[in-house]
Amino acid sequence: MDQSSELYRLLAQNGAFSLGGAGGSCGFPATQSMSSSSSYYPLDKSTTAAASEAAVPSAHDRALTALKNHKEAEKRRRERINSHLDKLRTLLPCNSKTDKASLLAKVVERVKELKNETSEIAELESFPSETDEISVLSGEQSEDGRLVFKASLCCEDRSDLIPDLNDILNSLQLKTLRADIVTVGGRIRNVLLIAANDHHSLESVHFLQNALKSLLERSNSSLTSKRRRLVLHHK
Amino acid sequence: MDQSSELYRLLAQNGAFSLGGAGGSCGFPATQSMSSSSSYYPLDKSTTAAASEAAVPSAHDRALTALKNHKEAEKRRRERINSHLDKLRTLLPCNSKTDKASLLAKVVERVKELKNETSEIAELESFPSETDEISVLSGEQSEDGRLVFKASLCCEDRSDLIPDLNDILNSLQLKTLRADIVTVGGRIRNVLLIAANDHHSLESVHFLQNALKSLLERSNSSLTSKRRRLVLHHK
DNA sequence: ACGAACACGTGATAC
DNA sequence: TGTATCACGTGTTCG
Repeated sequence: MDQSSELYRLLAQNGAFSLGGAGGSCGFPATQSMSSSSSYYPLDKSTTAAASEAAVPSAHDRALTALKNHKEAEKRRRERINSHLDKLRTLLPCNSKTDKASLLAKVVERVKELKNETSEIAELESFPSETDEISVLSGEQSEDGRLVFKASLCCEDRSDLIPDLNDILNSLQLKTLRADIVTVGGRIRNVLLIAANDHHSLESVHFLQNALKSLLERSNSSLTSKRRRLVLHHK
Repeated sequence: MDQSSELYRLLAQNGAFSLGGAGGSCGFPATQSMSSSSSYYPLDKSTTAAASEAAVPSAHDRALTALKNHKEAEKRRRERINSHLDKLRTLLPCNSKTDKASLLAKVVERVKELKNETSEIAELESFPSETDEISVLSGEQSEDGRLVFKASLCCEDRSDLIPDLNDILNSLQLKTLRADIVTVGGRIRNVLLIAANDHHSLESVHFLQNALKSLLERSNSSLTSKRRRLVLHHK
C-alpha cells in the first residue's frame, strides 16, 4: 500500500522512468517522503542508489524492480489487446480512428451474423442425402416480432419442383427470406428460411409440412414438364 | 497538471469518493497541501466546503466537478467496452473467465472466417445465370504459404459434370477446399475454392481455365450417362 | 471551455 | 513466491 507510493517517489528521484513530469512537479509533492520512508523500513541500507556491487538486494531494490516489472508487464498487456483491436479495425468496414467501444459494437454484430450463417454453411457443405427427407423446424427466434422458421426438403430433383414449392408457399402466404438450393447427381435439397406474418399460427407449420409431403410423393411420378423460370422472393 | 493533484487531495479530505484507502493513507501524503494550493489559487474563497448558497462557483469547485465528471465518464466508457466484451464472451466458445486478450484473439479469428464466408454467401444467394460463364480468380490471399484461388463455372446442368470436374482437378493435382454447388431449373453453378501445392505456378491456373472451357463445350453435347456418386475432397 | 477518448501507473487479486 | 489479469483514477489530447 504505502510501500509502492514510497517507491514511486524513489523512482521519480532516480529519474529512471518518465512519469509525465519529473520529480516533485508531477503532482506528488515529495515533501517529507524520506523521513516517512525510514519509518516504513527500519532495516534501510541503500536509499542512495549504490548497494555495494550487486550484493544482497535491499527490500527497497526488490520492490523497486518488482514495480518496474509490473509496469512493463502492464504495458505489454495493453499493447497486446490494442494490437488485436487494430487487427479488427482492418478487418471491419471502419477506418483506424473508430472508437474502441464502437469498434467492439460492430464486432459483436459481425459475430452475431456469423453465428447465424455458420449453421447454414454447415448444411450447405454436406450434399443432399440419398433418402427423401422433410423437416420443418418451428422457429425458436422470433426476430422483428414475426415468426421465422426453417424448412428443409431433400428428394429426387425435377425441373418443376421449385415452382411447385413456390406455389405452396404463396398459397400459405409464407414469405421466403432465404433459399439455399443444392443439387448434385439428380438429388436436390432445399433449405428455406421462411417468415410468417401476423395472422399465422402454428397450424400453418403443419399445413406446410403436409404440403411438402404431398409434393415429395408427387415428385416420384415423373412428369417432366417444360422448364419454368424460378421466381422466389429474395431478401 | 498540479491542479488536479491538488483537487485529489481536496477530495480525499472531503471523503466524497472512495479511492482505495481514505485520506492520507492512500499513498498521497496530504502534508502541506493546503498551503501550496493557496499559492496556486490566489482568488481562493471557499476551501471550506460551503460557498454561500450556490453562488459563483470558485475555481476549486469548478475543477472539482470537472474531475468528478471526468472520473465518472471514464467509468462509463470502461463499462461500455467491457459490456461489449462480455457479449462477445457469450457469443464465442469460451467461458466467462477468458482473458481480454485471448478473447479478442478468438474474435479476430472468427471475423476472419466470416470475411471468407460472407463473400461466398453472397454468391450463393444469387441463382445461376442464364449465360455460360467461367471465372478463375487467381488468389490474392496466400494463406498458410500455399496459393489459394477461386474458380467458378456456370452452365447447363448434367449428371456427369461434377465427376468430370473432379477428374480435371485431380489430374492437375489441385485440392478442393470448398465446393458450393447451386442448381435450379437445369442450370448449375459451381464455385470452387481451390488450393495449389508448392510446385504450382500461375500456369496451372491457365491450365484449369482451358480445361473448364472444354468441359463447358462438352456439356452442350448431351450424353446423359448413368449417374455417379460425387466424390470431392472436403475440408 | 468542455466532453470524449486514449495511455499510463498503480493497487488489488488469483493462481 | 513471482506472475498473470483486472479496475481504477489520472494526465493529456482532440474536436
